[in-house]
Amino acid sequence: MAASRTDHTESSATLSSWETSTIELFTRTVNLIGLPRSVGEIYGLLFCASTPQTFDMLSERLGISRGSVSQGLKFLRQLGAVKVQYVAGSRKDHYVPELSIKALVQGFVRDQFTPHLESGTERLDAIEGLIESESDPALRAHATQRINTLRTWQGRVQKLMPIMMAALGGINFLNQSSESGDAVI
Amino acid sequence: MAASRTDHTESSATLSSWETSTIELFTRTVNLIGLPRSVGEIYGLLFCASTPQTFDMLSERLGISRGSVSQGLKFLRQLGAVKVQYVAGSRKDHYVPELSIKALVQGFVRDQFTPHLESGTERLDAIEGLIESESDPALRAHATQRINTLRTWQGRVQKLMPIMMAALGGINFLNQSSESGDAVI
DNA sequence: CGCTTTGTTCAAAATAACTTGAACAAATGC
DNA sequence: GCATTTGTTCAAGTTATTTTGAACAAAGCG
Repeated sequence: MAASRTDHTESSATLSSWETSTIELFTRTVNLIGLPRSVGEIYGLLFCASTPQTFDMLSERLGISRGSVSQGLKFLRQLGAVKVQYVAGSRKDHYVPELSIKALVQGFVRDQFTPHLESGTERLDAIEGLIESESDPALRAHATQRINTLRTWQGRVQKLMPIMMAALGGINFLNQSSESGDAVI
Repeated sequence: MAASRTDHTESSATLSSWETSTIELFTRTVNLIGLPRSVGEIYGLLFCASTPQTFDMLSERLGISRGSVSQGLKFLRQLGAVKVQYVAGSRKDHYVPELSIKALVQGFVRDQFTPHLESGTERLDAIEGLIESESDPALRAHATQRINTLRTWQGRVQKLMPIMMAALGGINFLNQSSESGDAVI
């Protein structure tokens, strides 16, 4: 059970100091965008790890419950932020991080923003209907004006998304990489 | 006290149906980006109103405490999302909404994101220092690689900001407007 | 099959965030 | 100056979110 192989550190129960600090950087960042701490911890640990990590490793090394790991991984998989890597000779799932920031942002936007943007269209139509029942013509005109402003905003934001993606990924036909780091876009 | 002037609706104590729905749209949106409901309500009401609103009107019409209004307005002013409009013959401050989405996003990014991006640089330097104490050369190389990835990400996001602003505002020299709605960029 | 390993679900507990309201400060008018 | 109006602050209460852990499924192995 304990002390498998040569026990060459990492993937054992402890976190090195740079891992701890990096994980904290991730928890801060995900908190900034409204995600729970545990999601940042899980992604952060996978990001630091040099080998795929199992469910148990995540729970033990981070010191968080199996429930949190399950929910966090579910969310991250859904986003496309972690992938399952099947490892020979092991029944357990092994997880690796997605390292392309473009993919990460894209997944986040797709899951967390786009649905709201789309439902917004219907909501604006509904509001426009409500404006009819305003009796004062001047106020009705004002209200219509405001709803048009909202439509303009919505259009702007929608046009923004592809531009953001393009800027994040470089031109990125066929995923040829460039730049430093792990050479991942 | 009650029934001043002709009481021509609006700015009295009640909210019309389109205002209620629009305010709800704002509360959902601000919640999405991690801001408290009350901030959405306040901005939403100002957005709907056809005249500048006072502190008291906000508290009364929205049915929220004076404390919330004070804190919410403080936040929105800081962001540049609301402006104080001095009204002749009144000691009270009157508030009007900023209608330029570019200004709104810019304020939000400036206050909520840029500080974190900047502190990130220092944090990455600190982590790079911690990596030195890793004894295994292979793991040290891996860690360095990962921090480089983070630096790349940070650079990408920083380059993104001006692009976003340009896309939101059109080219926008001298603030000439175009498009529909209240013709505000 | 029955047993073990692996992972999920969900209600309750713990934590974090927001709102309230009363006490406080600042500014105006008399 | 003093009373009134206007707005802020902050500790305590409320609400919302996150985490936990035990009960539950699912799948592989013998």
